[in-house]
Amino acid sequence: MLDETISSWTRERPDLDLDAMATVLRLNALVTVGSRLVESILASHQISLGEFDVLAALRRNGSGAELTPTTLARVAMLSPSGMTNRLDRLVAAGFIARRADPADRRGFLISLTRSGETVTDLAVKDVAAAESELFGTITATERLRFDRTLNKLLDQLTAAATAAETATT
Amino acid sequence: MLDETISSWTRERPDLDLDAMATVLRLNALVTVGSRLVESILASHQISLGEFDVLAALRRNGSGAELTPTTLARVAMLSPSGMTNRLDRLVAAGFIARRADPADRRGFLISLTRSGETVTDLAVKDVAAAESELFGTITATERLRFDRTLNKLLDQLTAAATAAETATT
DNA sequence: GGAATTTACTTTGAGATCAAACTATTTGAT
DNA sequence: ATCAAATAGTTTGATCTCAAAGTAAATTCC
Repeated sequence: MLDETISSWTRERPDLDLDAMATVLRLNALVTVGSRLVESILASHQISLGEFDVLAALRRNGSGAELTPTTLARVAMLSPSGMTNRLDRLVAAGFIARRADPADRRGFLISLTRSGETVTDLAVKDVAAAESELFGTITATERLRFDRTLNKLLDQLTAAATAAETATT
Repeated sequence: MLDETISSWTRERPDLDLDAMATVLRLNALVTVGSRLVESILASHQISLGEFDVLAALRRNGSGAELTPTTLARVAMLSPSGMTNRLDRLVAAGFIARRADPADRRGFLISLTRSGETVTDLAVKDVAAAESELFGTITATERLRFDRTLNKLLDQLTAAATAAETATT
């Protein structure tokens, strides 16, 4: 279906350079389908992808780590208000605890509860296994090259995004 | 920030194979940031990314092409109800026309209006240019290799998704 | 040390999406 | 021919998200 999309564009707009667009279409499709797979894995642990993002950010900072909502929002690339909602849900589910920051009365500190840590550990194991399997067919060298290109594109894009940001401000 | 995420996971869960997860994190970040850039380009034409998906699907099928809402939903990877909404918005904006299918009284046929075609042509030109620039720093060979890996992963993932689908059904 | 600014987070209001239920029509089976 | 099943699209209700406004506390600047 992707190939058909690309050949249609080439037919209709032969004046444009569409090679990059073809790659971007593939990237988008891969991430969309991949996210659905991860979501289905997480659903078996009764959590959503967004909730997992938060739990994972807490978990990988070490057992007992405490992070502020602001930090979590930045890491999850989510708006502050969106984070408030996610945290509310995770508190209701019993996976995280919110306590007042003793050093700053405006702020809060978020940490995993025991059951939050358990569910995160189980979920991350399943997700990592599924992703490893996905990459099982390509060689280590190929994956390394792929990563390197990915990094270049990310750098380039971050520079472009920063420039756009500055122009607006 | 990505590197920090990956090294944290490696520290916390040395028992897991996390190479694939690192690559997936990069993929997600790239697509998220890239989508934002494309959205900002489309915003200058007063359309959203989702709306552009629909306009583009119509445009690349040739001037005057007519597609059904069901086909468009499949191409845009959107639910039928979501497509109903998008089409409503695009009709209101004057970019598409909805007419009864003469051959099937349940259905409709969607086509671009003159102004819809114009805005699509302008937008796709800008988007393609921005994407070409993004890939400007990598060589043709590198892009080709990147595409090939992307295709492998897509095939693998489609197979996995189909398997999961079948298991549920 | 007091006003202005910034920072932290939440609340509110609006937009987009999905799953499920619903209406209308077509297709298929007997 | 008729009835059952499948298909096309919409409506409804719930969820998630964001931007903007709001509240409260900390910081900066004179």
